[in-house]
Amino acid sequence: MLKDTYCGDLRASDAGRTVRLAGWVHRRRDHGGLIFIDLRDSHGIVQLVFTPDRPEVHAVADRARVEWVLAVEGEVRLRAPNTVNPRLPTGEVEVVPIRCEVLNESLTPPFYINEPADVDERVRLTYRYLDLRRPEVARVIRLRHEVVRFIREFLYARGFTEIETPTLIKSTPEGARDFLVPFRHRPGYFFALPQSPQILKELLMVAGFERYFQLARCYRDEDFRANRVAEHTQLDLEMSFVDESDVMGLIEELYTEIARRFGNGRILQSPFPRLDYFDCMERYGIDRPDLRYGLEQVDITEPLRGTTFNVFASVIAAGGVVKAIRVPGKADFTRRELDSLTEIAKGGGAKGLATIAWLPGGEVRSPIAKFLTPAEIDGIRMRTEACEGDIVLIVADEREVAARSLHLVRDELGDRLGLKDPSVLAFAWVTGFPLLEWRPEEGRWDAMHNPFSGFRPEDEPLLDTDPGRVVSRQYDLVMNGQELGGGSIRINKRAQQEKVFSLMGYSKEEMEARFGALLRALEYGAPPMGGIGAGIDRLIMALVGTDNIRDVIAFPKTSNGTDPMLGAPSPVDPEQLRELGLMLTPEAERNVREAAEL
RNA sequence: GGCCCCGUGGUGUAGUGGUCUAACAUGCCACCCUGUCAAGGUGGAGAUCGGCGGUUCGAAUCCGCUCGGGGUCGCCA
Repeated sequence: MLKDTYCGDLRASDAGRTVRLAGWVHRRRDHGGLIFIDLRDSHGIVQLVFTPDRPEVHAVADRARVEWVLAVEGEVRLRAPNTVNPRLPTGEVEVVPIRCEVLNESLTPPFYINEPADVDERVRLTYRYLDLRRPEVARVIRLRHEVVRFIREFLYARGFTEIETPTLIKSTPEGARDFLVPFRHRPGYFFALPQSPQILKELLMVAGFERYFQLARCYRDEDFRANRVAEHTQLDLEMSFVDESDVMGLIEELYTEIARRFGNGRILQSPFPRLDYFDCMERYGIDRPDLRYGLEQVDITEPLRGTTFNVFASVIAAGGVVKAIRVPGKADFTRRELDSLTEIAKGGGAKGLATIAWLPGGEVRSPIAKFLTPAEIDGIRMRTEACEGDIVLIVADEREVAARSLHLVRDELGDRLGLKDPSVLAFAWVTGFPLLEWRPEEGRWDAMHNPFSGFRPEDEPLLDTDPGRVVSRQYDLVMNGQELGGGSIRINKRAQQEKVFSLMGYSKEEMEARFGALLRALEYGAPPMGGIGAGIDRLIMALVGTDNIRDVIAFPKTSNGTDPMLGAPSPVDPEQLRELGLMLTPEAERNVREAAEL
């Protein structure tokens, strides 16, 4: 080893020791004779002091520049009391080198490593290895390591077996688009990268492992978002002989402990509240509500039944609903503020946003008041429990549109009114989802979550008579408006699984071609089983309080799915294509040619 | 695929029709400087304003197209 001590570890108690350090020049302060160099390594920063009385050592410090790599041997000494730096953990000491060697020089970095600066993300990603040198960036990656390590130890201690599953599997056309990998030995055949190890983990239960987990890389070839990338990591686990409460209880214990150890916030409610899907949609208009604040949706259809106000009357007559959010103390929203909220509501499909404000003193201010009777207005006030000084925001539409629009309004109000307290972790479970949803354009049912989710036993007859009313044994873990994970108790009988597939429009032949392995396995004593897949990236995001998923990934891709550092993806050699039995379309050819010319 | 925002020395920004021969901060280079820790001081180099085309007597600035980045809707069982 070129070093025997980490820079960041030195403390007053090390005074007098002779240490060998190695690291990067973080900063250099040249006073002419006296030169200070802050030397940084993976543990932190310590100050080196160079004086002219060792000319050959001083000369090295004189040449050295930011990000050069130095090896140093020297004595740790206490700083004079007036030169202690309380902002550094090592600030009570400094190292006086008796030897200093340049291990490598460095170009001037393209951006600051020694201070937090808001640098263009593309530049950061192109030089990600430099970006990761910045302590605040590296901190997140290290935290991720600690969390993952804790998860592993937590599950090992509870008898889980960690098992890897293949990343080259079979493509299935459901759900997200697959990433495909051509198979050279049989041109025309493709592997797919897994969207999750779902089927494989069920097969591990059939195999008798009883408790499995894996930190699984999952791939989806869809468009990206601030919290969504092509490849993400999932805590994937599955247990045999369990019901919902076993899985939820285990995950709740795990996440509570993670939040306690690694989070910088407090858990709002423990045990995590469990919301029924329909109730949740009714109150929040979304199946992943942010429970850090109220502003719940209230159905005010009833007091308006029989109204002569045509906007509401026609919606009610068509079977729609009128829903409202009461915003306490915001009767003074300006016209401009209300206009922008209206635009947000329209983004959810609403035709507009009606408002009624009760001013201090009792006066009602509302563009629609003249179309409503005093009794109707009073009915709205009672339903929403509005008081003087409050405003009520109203959407009338089909149930889904009204719910979605008011969800968007509520979300915006949460931001605008500063209700999203970053120090609060509002976990919740959402359960009671419908098993299936109707796809009118395709004339078939589709699984709301995944086609392997089980359903309440008492609902089995409904599969024949009224499939839309079958309630699944799915559970979603949500926190602060984000979905952190989801799982279910699975179907473990072939006949039930086939029934669900047939409702989804599959023939026996298609079932066999796509899911033959699973169906067959279910006939060989598949145990009752259930599990969960929980997004690790989003968990870390929540713990560090970022809304950018790239912050928690060491080498992330840009939002268009490319890697500017490696230059991936890239065209490949024509010979490689030939081997794989692939040909480019003319458009693809042109694409490659044009890129080559740039 | 649609929509919104952004693109000016290495980095971050200012400049929204002529006063821009492009400003500021920081970084970089040189010199001075022995207690700093975002060290300080003096001087210097560095951008034809993402690209192409158009409008105009005149474009960083206006228009069109395009490339790149960020966000979002669709999509994401």
